[in-house]
Amino acid sequence: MLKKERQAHILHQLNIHNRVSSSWLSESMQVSEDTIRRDLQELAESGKVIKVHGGALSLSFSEFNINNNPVYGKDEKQRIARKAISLIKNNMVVLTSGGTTIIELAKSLPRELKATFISGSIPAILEYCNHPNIDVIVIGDKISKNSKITIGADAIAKIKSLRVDICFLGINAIDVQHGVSDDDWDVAQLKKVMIESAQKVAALAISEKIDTFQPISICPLQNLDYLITELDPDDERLEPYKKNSITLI
Amino acid sequence: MLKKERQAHILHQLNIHNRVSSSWLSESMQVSEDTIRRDLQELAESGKVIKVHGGALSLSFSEFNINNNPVYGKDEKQRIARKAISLIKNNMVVLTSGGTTIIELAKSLPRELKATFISGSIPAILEYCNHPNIDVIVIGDKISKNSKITIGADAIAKIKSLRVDICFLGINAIDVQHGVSDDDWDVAQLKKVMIESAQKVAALAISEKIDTFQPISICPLQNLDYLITELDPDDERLEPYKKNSITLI
DNA sequence: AATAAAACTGCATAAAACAGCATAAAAACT
DNA sequence: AGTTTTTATGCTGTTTTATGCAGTTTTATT
Repeated sequence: MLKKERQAHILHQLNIHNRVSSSWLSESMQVSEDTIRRDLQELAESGKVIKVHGGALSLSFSEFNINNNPVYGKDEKQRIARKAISLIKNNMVVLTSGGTTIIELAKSLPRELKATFISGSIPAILEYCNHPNIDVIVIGDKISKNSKITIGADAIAKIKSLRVDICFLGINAIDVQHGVSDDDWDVAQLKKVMIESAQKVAALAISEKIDTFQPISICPLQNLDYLITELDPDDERLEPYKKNSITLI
Repeated sequence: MLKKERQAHILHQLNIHNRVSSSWLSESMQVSEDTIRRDLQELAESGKVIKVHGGALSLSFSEFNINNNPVYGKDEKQRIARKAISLIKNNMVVLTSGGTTIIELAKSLPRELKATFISGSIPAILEYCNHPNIDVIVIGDKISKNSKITIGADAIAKIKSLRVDICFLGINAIDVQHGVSDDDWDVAQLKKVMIESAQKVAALAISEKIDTFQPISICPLQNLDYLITELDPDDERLEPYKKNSITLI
C-alpha cells in the first residue's frame, strides 16, 4: 500500500469516525505503528488532523472549533435569550428560576424594557439589578451553594403567594414521556410551585437537553406553554413536542 | 478511548448539566477515578472547568464573580474587616447590613470559619456564597437599586423574627449626640430592626464617618456594643465614644 | 467528633512516542 | 547499466505519557 493511499485512508476514517487510534490503523493496514506515527505526523504538520497520544482526531473535533469562545454553549444560550425576551411586554411581572440560560436572558434584557422580575437566583438578581428600568424582587431563604439559588420552605411559601404573568424556567432535562425533570430535589420543588404561580410557563433549554431525563420529575409537558431552544421551531427534533399544545419558539 | 476524547466528553456533559461528578464520569467512560481526577485537573488548569470536591462545575457558573471595581478606602476597610472577624466564632449566626465595608468583611472571611450569615445585600451574599463553610440565608424583598439591598415590610418582618448572635452594621454616620444615622429611610428602618434582633451589635465605619450625622436617626450610641474603625482603639478621635460602654476595636 | 468519600502521593506498568540506524525500494544522475 | 541519492519503512533501545493501584491525607457530611 502506498503512502498516499494510506494517508487518504486515514483521512477518510477520520471523516467517518472523528477519531482513529494508531494501533487500529497499523493493524488494519498491516504496517508498523512507526509508519502510522509518521503518517499522522505529516498530516498533523500540514494541518489536516490533530495528533494526540494514541492516535488522531478530526479537525471538526468539537473542542478546537467551539471552544474558542470561553463559555461553552454561550451562543446558543444567547439565541434562546433573545427569543424568550420577545415574550416579555412592558409592565409584566416575571418570575425566573436559576441556571446559566436564565443568566444569559438577564444579561440580554433590552434597556428600555420596564418590568418586575422576581427570582431567588443570586447571579440573575445581580444582572437584574444592573438594569435601569427593572424592579427586582428577591425570594429569600437559605442558599443552595452549588446552584446559588435560594431554596426551602420560605421560598416555596413566598412563590406560592405570587401570581405572575410569566415564568421562565431554565431546565435541565425534558422529554415527552417524563416531561421536565431535574437532579436536585430542592430545585425541583421550587420549580413546581413556580409553574403553579404563573399564568404562562416558558421552558428554556439548549437542544442538548431535549429528550433527556433526570431522576426528579417536575411537571408533565402539558404544564408548559412555551418551549424555547436555540433550534428553529420547525426542527424535526422538536416534532414530538408539538402535539402537546406547547408553543415552540 | 483517547484522552482528548474523554476531556471533550467531560466538557460536553458539563455544558448540558453544569456539573458532573467524578464517580459518574468514571463509571460512564469505564476508566478509573484517578484518570478522571487528572483530566479534571488539566481542564481546570487550562481554565475550562472549575474543579470542586467530587467533580467539576461549568465555567459559566462562576463568571459573574468579575466584580472588581476599585473601592474607595479599601485598605482601611480591610483593616476594619480583619478586626471585625475577630468577633466571629465558629457556629455563630451573623446578620450583616449592606455597604462596601461589609463586602470587604465578606471577602476577608477565613476559609476555616464555619458560621451562618444572614443578609439582604446582594454583593455580600455573593461573597458568602463563594465561601466553603458558610451557610447563607437571604432576606428577601424588593431591591433598592442604589444600595443593592432588599428593603421593605417583608424584609423587616423576617429580620424581626430572627435572634442572631451578632450583627455587623456598615454605617454612614455616627456622632455622640445623634448616635448612628443614615440618609436612606428604608435602609434606616432595616438597620433599626437588625439592631433589635441581635444579641450584640458591631458598627463598622471608616474614620471619616466619625463625628458626622445624617437626617435619619437609627439608634443612640447605647445600642452599640462595638465600634470598629481603622484607627487604633486608643486614638483620641474615638475618646468621646469610650464613655458609652462601647467596646472600641 | 466520627465517618465515609474523595483527593493526593508515590510507585508500577504498559503503551506509545521518539531517535537513530539499517535496509530496501525508487528515483535521479552519470 | 551502474552508481548515487532520496525516500519509505521497519527495527532496536530509550524516553515519555497515560493509567491504575495502594496507602495516606484531606474534605464533606452527619
